[in-house]
Amino acid sequence: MKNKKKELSKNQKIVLDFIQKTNRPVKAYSILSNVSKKGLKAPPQVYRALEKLIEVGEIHKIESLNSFVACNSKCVTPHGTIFSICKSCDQTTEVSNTNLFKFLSDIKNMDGLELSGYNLELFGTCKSCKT
Amino acid sequence: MKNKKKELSKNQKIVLDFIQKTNRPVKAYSILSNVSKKGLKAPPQVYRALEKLIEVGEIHKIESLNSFVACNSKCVTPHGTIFSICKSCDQTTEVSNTNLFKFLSDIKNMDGLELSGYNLELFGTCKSCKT
DNA sequence: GAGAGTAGTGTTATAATATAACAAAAAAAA
DNA sequence: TTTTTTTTGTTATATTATAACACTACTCTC
Repeated sequence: MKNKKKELSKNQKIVLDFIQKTNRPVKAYSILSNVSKKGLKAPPQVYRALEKLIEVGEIHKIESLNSFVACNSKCVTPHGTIFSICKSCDQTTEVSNTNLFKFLSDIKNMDGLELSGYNLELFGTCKSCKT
Repeated sequence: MKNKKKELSKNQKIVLDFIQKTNRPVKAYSILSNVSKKGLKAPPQVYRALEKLIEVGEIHKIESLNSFVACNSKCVTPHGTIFSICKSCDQTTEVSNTNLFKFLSDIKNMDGLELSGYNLELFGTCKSCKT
């Protein structure tokens, strides 16, 4: 019974809960203002929770949007993420592309770099925004 | 004679010149302080130059580092970039992997997204930092 | 070459994103 | 229980980026 899954702390749960409910990339200060009624009053409280949640793989950061999304659990490893991002509405989907994952994982020592993780952000226009 | 290549402006040249000489990811405010002797005194001057340089494909932004690097010209298209980034020293290399490029380009309408660009950032440890 | 349009500049102020540092409380481990 | 680690609360500040406005310089067309 190797139950490695540690309980999240109060603040971590509050932040994760909000991110999961939102189901979109959310910014740190947006999280802050939305959970302020739950007692989180200052940026460090949010950023610390975010840091932990990323560490345990519950959320990912979308670098190009300075935003955070819940992991959709199709995520093979927290160290390799693929997102498709609509440039028009910012709707973001975590992509699970096994071929792509394998492809990237097979690239060992790319240019002398010992690969330990990657982040791929795909930009385009989503279905809703095309019509 | 369709010489589409527009001349860069004074500030754009100054900023590009510095980025090219540096040969590493550089941050906007680092650029600012380094080119202040050339007359650029305020952030908007740098950010405007950066924006233009990205637009014409002379530089790229490394999102995970909030930094900018010169395009190494192996870059197939400014809308698809691949970087390998050393987590230890931030040394960054623009990767030209034709297979990978083809692989990604072949992904059409991924999850209903009409793909128009992508950015892949590979993290790891570089040769120098491993030893 | 005058006038209109576009792109670039300089400047001040401020918005948005993120972290440092410190003291105290709570939880886990010894 | 004592110790250690993690989490919390808090204030202040660092870092990254843009808004807004007035002015200049360069194209393009007539």
